[in-house]
Amino acid sequence: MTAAPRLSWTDVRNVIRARIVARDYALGARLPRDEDIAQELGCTRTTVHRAMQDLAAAGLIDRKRKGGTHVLADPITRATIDIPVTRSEVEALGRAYAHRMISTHRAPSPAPIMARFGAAQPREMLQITALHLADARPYMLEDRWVDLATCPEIMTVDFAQISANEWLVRHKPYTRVEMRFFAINADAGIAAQLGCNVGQALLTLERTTWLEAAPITTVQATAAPGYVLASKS
Amino acid sequence: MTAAPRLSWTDVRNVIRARIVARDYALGARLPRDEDIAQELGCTRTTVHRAMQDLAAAGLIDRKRKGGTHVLADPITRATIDIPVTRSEVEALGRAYAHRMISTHRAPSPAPIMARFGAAQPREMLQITALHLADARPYMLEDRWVDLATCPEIMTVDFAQISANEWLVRHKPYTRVEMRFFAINADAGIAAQLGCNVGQALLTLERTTWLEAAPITTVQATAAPGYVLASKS
DNA sequence: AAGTGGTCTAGACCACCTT
DNA sequence: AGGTGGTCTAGACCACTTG
Repeated sequence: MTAAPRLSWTDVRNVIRARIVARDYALGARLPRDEDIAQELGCTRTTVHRAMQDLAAAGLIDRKRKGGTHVLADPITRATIDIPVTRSEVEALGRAYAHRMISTHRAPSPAPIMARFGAAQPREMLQITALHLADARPYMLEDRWVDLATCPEIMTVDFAQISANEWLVRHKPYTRVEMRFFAINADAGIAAQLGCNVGQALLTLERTTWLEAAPITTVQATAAPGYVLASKS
Repeated sequence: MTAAPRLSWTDVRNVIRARIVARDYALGARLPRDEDIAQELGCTRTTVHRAMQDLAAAGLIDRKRKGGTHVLADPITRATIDIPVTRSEVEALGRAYAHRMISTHRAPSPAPIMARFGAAQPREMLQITALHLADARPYMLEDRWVDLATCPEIMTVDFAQISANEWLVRHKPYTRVEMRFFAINADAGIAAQLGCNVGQALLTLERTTWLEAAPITTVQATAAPGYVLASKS
């Protein structure tokens, strides 16, 4: 007889996932303890744990100490989206990148901007409007607010040399980010900047970042018509 | 002297992340080997590995055998989005859910649908159009195609009882999913169904699923005005 | 060819949560 | 109070990838 091949954690994950998919473990059902599965499959609990961790990250199961492991009763679809620096995104498309600063304006944050940060009081900020171009055509319009308390250096940046987007990503790492996606109709100002018709439906990405509790920047990036955001593999 | 507290992998992750954030490890720079970090911090390589795994999942570093661990030269923002069953989504908002089947139509898949699946040949499918309602008001409009070879049971489902969305999620698990998000202007048909003006900007979620290599379903879900898709914490 | 991350085992203890 | 997942250690071997 041949020796049983040793199971890798991906093997274990595939077995468990197959059982979930086949409804051998029903929606909402409780799975056996890691240790029992380990014994059944002939590996250690550590290996089962690693497999379960992956299934939990994928949103298939829910694990609780003492409560055990359950198949999610309400399955969800979980998608991961990568947003690169706009320059890289354009260049990855094989198009020539350029950017154009439109305006800067120093002011206390208005209420909608405060709301994005969850701030109770207005904060001194720099508003930056800029346009990203691909092959010299409008690609994305940025309306950005940068917190001057957290990021005073932004006042010294030459936006003719580098976009605020790229400068911030390179010099102001964040520890927390929130993103929102929605559709808007182009108003006259946006239409003029993006070179599209008024009323055109546009995808908007709103991104807000913090360094620990300190606000860094919030940006509303409105893409030119035809923009599609795709999930990672 | 007091004993040094034992480090958990989250501690290690926080230390490494702090160094990346502070640019102690520059963009693109190579980090020390796991084992050296383990020795420096006083834990085992396993613990460092677990921390690194988390940072890699977050999109901060890139790891390669022999190549070592590098800080990503082009930082990316990685967002995770959970899409529940529409019924759960509506109920989580504290609104009453209902759905209305609009039409079904059996036909070979047209070219755009084939393209979503990456199929070379047309396949026999069932097209289902349906409307999800929240508090009796239009919430989301679905244009769905279900592969009849993979999922013949769909013909027997009573869509007055359960939406195709919910039935599929409960009975047809998938192993692969692709999602795309974009904005469209409401045409006359969509505007009539969603009760909005023609030309209104609407967010559309396109979702395609497979069981291994076999196509299951693809859906274009167009949300009512005001819909916002938010990333998970 | 050799260095580095990836994984597995075996055992122990911890921490959270349900009962 | 006890059961379950979460984590750490220590050591070994493996597999990928680069030089």
